Amino acid sequence: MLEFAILGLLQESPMHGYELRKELTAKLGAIRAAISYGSLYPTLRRLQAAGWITEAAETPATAEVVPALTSRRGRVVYKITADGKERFAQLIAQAGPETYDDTGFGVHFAFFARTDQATRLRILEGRRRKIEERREGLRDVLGRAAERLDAYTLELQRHGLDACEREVRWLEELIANERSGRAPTVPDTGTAGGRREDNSPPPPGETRNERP
Amino acid sequence: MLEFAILGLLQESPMHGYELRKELTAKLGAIRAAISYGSLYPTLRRLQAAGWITEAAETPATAEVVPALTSRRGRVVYKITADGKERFAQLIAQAGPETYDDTGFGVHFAFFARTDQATRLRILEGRRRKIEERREGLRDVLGRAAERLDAYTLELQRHGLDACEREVRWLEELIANERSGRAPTVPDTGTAGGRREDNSPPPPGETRNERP
DNA sequence: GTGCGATGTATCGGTCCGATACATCGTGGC
DNA sequence: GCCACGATGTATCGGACCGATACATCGCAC
Repeated sequence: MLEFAILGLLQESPMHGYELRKELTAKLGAIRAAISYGSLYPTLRRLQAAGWITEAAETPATAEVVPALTSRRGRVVYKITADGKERFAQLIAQAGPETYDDTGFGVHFAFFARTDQATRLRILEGRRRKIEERREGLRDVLGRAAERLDAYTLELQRHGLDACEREVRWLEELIANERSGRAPTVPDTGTAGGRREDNSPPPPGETRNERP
Repeated sequence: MLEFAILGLLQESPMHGYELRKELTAKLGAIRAAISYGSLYPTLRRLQAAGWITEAAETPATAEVVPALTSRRGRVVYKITADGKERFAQLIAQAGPETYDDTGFGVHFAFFARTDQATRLRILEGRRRKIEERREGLRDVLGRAAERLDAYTLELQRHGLDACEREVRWLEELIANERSGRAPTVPDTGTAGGRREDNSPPPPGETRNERP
């Protein structure tokens, strides 16, 4: 999961660890608190060993021209490689059952802008299926096994059931919208240079305040 | 977390691993899919090493009287010890910040029937605090950083924000109810024997269909 | 001038998951 | 009669991720 998220983020722009964590937290804030350095750094090393990312010199030209002024030391900037992009595409294409659990789905959804419509649809439907199953499980417990459980446990199940029903409706909406044709796939920034000084208006359509 | 859940469940009745997993899944179905044997068995061994649970012979008397009839073999039944109960009480009393994340809160909430009112209140308020913080974070992103993110990521944040607001309201209700005095604490079954043939009506008040 | 919060990199122990292996029991179809 | 299959049941292994911790620098406020 982390691997996927890192490759996805680095496709937008090269970053160092700290920055990566902040962006990750912003992008995934809805689904997980904040990823730990205890996972981040080892994963970065793993990705580097696999050749999917490389250490990029910290803007070496400018660093020599203006050495003292922005003399940040010790920062290690990572950028994605061609193999890394391939790997990312492959991870999207695979998108199996593990993609339907809470975290897996959230992370994949966060990168839907880089995912083709067919895969988006597949993931959304897989997720819906999974949530429907969870919903049925909760209904069963609330129906058949209710008298075996205490009031608090039941209340927890009710709240969970409510969340399931809500998410299914949300997914239905997204699926319907997806089928009706809207498809704001991002072309591709970064890798070649850029370094996020550019704030090119984040791609095309966007449709703010109109649920995608 | 697993440690806590196991000690809590074994307080209701002795169980073997498989049963434990099923009960755990039923009780925690709203918050986590199903716990893995890869965590369950090692944890059981850890708890046993610490002296908080013991292997109980599979109803040894009955097994010798009616040997062939219910000749289940290889089943290892665990029961909680006095130290284990103490440990459980201690884990409830500690109930620190780690109790306020999604899983931690869910598990503790599932055992609220065995938790004193003061601690229940403390946990509910801690959880509310945490969710409020997450909510503010999401509002910030949706407000200030919105134009940096694509439509899908924004939709994810909106959905997350909605879930936060909903949970805060839910917690408010629970807190108000808690303060107003309802307190269905479970007295204590199991440990002494019983083996779940008894279906003593699950404690007192219950108040079904009336949110606790 | 100095202390403190943000920035920044990194490791270690521990919890938990997913895949896998393997054995038994009861039941329904052939 | 038998046998396949799904439920019951115990168990391990590698890997992902977290939380605590350590340590160093930067910029600003007091």
